[in-house]
Amino acid sequence: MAGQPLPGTARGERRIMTHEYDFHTIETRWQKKWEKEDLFKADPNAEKRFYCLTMFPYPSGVLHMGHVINYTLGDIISRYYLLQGFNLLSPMGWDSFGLPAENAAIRTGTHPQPFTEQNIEKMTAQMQRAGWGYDWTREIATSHEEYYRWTQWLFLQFYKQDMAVKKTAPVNWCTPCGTVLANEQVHEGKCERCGTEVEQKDMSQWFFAMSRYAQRLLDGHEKLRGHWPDAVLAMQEDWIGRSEGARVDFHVAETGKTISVFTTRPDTLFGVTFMSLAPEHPLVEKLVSGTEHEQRVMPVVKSMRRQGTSEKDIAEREKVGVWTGFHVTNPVNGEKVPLWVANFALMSYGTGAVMAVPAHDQRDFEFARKYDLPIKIVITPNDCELDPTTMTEAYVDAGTMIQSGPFDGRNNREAMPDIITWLEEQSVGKKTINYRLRDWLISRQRYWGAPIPIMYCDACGIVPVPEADLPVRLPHDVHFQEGQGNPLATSESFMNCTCPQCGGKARRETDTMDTFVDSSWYFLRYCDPHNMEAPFDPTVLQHWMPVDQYIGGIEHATMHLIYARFFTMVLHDMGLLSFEEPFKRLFCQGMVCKTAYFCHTHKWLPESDVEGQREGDSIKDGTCKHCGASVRSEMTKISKSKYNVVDPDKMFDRFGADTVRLYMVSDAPPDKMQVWSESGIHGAWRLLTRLWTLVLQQIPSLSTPETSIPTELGSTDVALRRKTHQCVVRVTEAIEGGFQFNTAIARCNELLALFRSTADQVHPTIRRETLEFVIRVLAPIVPHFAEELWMHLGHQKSIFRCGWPQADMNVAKEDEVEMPVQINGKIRARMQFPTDTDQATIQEAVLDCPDVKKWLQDKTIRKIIVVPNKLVNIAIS
RNA sequence: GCCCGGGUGGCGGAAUGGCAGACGCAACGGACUUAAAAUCCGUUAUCCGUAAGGGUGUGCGGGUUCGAGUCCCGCCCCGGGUACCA
Repeated sequence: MAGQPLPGTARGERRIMTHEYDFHTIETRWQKKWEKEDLFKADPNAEKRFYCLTMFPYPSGVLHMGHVINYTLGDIISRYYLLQGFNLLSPMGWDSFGLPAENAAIRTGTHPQPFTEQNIEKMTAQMQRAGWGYDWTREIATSHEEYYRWTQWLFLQFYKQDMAVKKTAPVNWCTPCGTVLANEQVHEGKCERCGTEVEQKDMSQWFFAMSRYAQRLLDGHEKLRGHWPDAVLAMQEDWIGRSEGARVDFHVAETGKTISVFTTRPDTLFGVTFMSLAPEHPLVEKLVSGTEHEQRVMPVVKSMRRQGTSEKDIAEREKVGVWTGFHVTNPVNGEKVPLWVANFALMSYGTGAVMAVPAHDQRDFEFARKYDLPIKIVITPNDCELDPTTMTEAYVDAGTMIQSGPFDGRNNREAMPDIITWLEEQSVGKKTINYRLRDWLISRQRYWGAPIPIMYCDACGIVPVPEADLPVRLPHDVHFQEGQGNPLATSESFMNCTCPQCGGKARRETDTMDTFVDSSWYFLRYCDPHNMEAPFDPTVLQHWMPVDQYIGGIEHATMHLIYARFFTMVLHDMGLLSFEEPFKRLFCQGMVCKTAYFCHTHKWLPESDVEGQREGDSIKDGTCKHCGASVRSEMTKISKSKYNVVDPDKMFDRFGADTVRLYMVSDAPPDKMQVWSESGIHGAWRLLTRLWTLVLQQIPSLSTPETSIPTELGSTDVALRRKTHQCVVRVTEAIEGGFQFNTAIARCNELLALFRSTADQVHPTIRRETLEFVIRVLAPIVPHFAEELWMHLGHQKSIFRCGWPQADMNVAKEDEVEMPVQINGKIRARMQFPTDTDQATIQEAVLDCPDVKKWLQDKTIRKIIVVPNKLVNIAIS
């Protein structure tokens, strides 16, 4: 059987067959045909609908392998439901605001708009050639006026509901650049662009009051459980971070000022030996300024405030503190304890103040030992005595309360509710549920985002832009230069405006919105993308929403997926939506990773700049091409910034879209992390070319289409049919269940192997059935290939209009099973039994088998375990 | 640090608590070819053994069970997220 050379190999151009697998012609032809037939055009009136959504990309200009896996999975699901007779909504669009375009603008002086449009154009072409089917009439881009006008409108609705509020929050500030830095732009406390030490600066900014929805978001998990990955729900639960405890009011001993703390351990209140405030706590400066302590305290506090704002930074840096010179009075026992400022106290969590109980909290214990602060034991274990001078770690388990006033002698866990009641009776505290989830800071001091539609009038204060005046357009008379801060502030035409309330002079808000706001409602706009009167028509949404299947990367587990859920809930509460959860089912693909290289001097390097011995898909112990220093290699998510991207275009050129699509799902389960390697693609190519050749060779000797299968069949016929129907069952399960395409394809390979070895003894109707079933189950994965062969097999209609093949479970059933016989867990024999033979019959036959008897001589049988259709285990002594 | 994943042959991986390594890649041997590529057939966890056969083996250390890659406890390593990358 003549096959085809691997494309791109030495003489790959040689033409061997008349009907060669010319993927280029085939793929172009079918893509045109699908477009002409409107295969992916969503019908808003049809009954049985399916909304398949994949996360829209940021238009970087080039698709990367993460997109390829994401959109291939989406396309497989889309086409599968199309085959199942559903009316499909499969849209695509662009998350086109964001930092990279702005950075490019600052670097090159070009405006982000044309830059973004060009990128969209390039990526659209790449998507089309991949064969992904979308309803392009619904395409949206978040940076287009027609879209961001409604993002602004939605902001105004939030504002009206008091869900958009202004608060002060610290940002990473770089003085020379005159700009706010993202956490990822800060490396080791320094600005990645100019190397200057980054400062924390307080800024007045806009927030969405998301913390009010903490409990609702948590409650929503009940609906999602079973349909979303458990890992995502677990991460969101931790992110929301509900904890039950009490608010307790302390007072500054010297001034009487109240400082409240939140604690989950009110049972340890009698053991408080000091209190800590967050460095950003407004009280710190108020207390010490003008006192003898100011000189000593403020420099330390300022240095704390200079440190990074990211949670990772805070958690990992050394815990340090300084005494303010003041004390607080413990309301439960009147004790005066010192008030400190500590860098582990977070302004954004609880009240920004924490009580410290070193005896019963590990972090407090370490801090107390470091600064020689007292340790007071108030819970004692029942089996030993604790000694504050010698103990080496905090005692955090349950025990009996001591030195705790009215609670002495009680078990601390059991006493907890009574302690809280007692605090409430004394009016010094209150039962409280605290959440880690913070309000959503949406202000960005950047140009390339949706302007926040707010004005500031000297007379009227904060004034929302009237809805009729939307959109607030991004101006073009701006300067993109380093050291300019937000380019929006350089536009005179933008900044100066008239107050709609008093007609006086006003200034515009120059902050734009976080791009997560844009992506929190895009799935709604897809349903009604051309609506000029509203962001969407609720009756149209009624038809399509919620999304039936959402597919995207696991890296969005918390942020995007929580923001989108929150947004949907708020819109629901405003009466704009009838549902609270936007995504019924979620699938998260693993990240595509590849080795990246880092040189201390030259930062991230492309592989071509690394010299050294190639080992598999990476370079071991390489050196930098520019300076010869040894480079650090890291297996990490592919990203442009780390120069470890793979360009899918080259692969489409060489192998065609179908081979690439097949390869993407044929080797590994898509929810696991994937290490990028091209070495396996040969297998996908071979499956297609071999199947191609096989089908074309078989066609002349097959029955005509629709010929019924004879009732009398030989054993080879039966065996092939059985395998064929099993294959359909497996592929169906793979798609409906866990996206396990790799095992589905393995079953196709097995089926084809059996076909090859037995075809010449098999009836022409069975051969046709097998080949047609294989092509039809592979169609969602390799659509162009399947269409072409389907046509060759004598069918006129598109394969995607012919439905999903139906497996006959009676045909698929095995009638005999081989069962291993174990003796003490080791396999000593194998026996054949008809399927579903009962235990007694199996046991009798096994004990009668000579291979088994051999091992049982002179031994006592302790137990016989018979698992029908599986195995037999005999325990002997 | 915290939360979530993962660790199985040379490689990607398969396995409702029930035969570890399906399927594929790579490698090796053979067929075809003047030759190479492609294609086809076969071998391929590892150790002992000529063989028949037997032992060991799913990151490490314990445990539960007739039976553990799978469940439980304690570690190690790798990846993701950690609120201004998207």
